[in-house]
Amino acid sequence: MAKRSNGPGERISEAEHAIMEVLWDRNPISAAEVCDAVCAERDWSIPTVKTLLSRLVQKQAVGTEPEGRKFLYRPLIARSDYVGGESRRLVDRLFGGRAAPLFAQLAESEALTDDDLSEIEALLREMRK
Amino acid sequence: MAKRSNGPGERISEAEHAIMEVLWDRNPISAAEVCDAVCAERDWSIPTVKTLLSRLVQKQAVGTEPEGRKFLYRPLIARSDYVGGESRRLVDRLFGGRAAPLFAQLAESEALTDDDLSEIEALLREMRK
DNA sequence: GGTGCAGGTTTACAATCGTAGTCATTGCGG
DNA sequence: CCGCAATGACTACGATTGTAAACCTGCACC
Repeated sequence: MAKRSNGPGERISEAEHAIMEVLWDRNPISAAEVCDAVCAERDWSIPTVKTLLSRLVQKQAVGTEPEGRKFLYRPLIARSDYVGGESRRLVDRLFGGRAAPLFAQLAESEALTDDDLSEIEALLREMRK
Repeated sequence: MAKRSNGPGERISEAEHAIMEVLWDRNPISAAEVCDAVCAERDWSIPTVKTLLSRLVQKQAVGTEPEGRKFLYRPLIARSDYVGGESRRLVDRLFGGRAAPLFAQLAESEALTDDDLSEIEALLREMRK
């Protein structure tokens, strides 16, 4: 199984992910609007955004619909799917698939705020019910 | 800031990470021994391992010491540093730096075993003390 | 009705990555 | 003492990524 030929398809790179975030936030939108949202922050030019968008379309992570003579883009994969997949990949790769060590790691590196702790406690209580 | 010129240096790729895991497990060891540990699983040849090792040396993630006429390799960065950095990167990139949503995500995608839950509960109690 | 702009498509190109072959050296076995 | 096997160094090469220019086309405005 060399190639995960599931629907969504191939992996989304980091730059592509930045585009996805914009689309998850608001869609469907045009390439220019995507650029408005990221070009400042990432210091990209329109051509760059267009390239990334076409690659995402190729990877079937983004769909297009014609609007007048241009395209509007919208995500074809849910953010939660992507985020879930990436999280799982990390946990698999670094923690042998166990989430507890990840948690311990975050705790140790002081990446957990008090708010985080409270929220997680709440979630735990919820799940235990 | 094109290049993060911190001590350890540039990023470690996924293939390189597999090598690091071997070295973290046992070190210092020779290239051949590294291959013994990963070549089967990843279906690599010795040249591949040697290439990855030299790249890691270049990146200053691995150090060498001569042993007779060959080299022994040992990691120069701690596994916990690497793992911590990668975890942080993921949390920053996907969850706005907050750990709680990551946790929620793992919970939702059922990546949490009962054991995980218990361990995390224990950790939480520990931290709250 | 020409011309420029908006927007998509194609091409480019350097860096990194995955994977591996070739070359040169050198110490060991015979 | 000499050839061989092990080993590090160098080279290779296609794929992906980041970043962007060049180009084509059609609509809108002068």
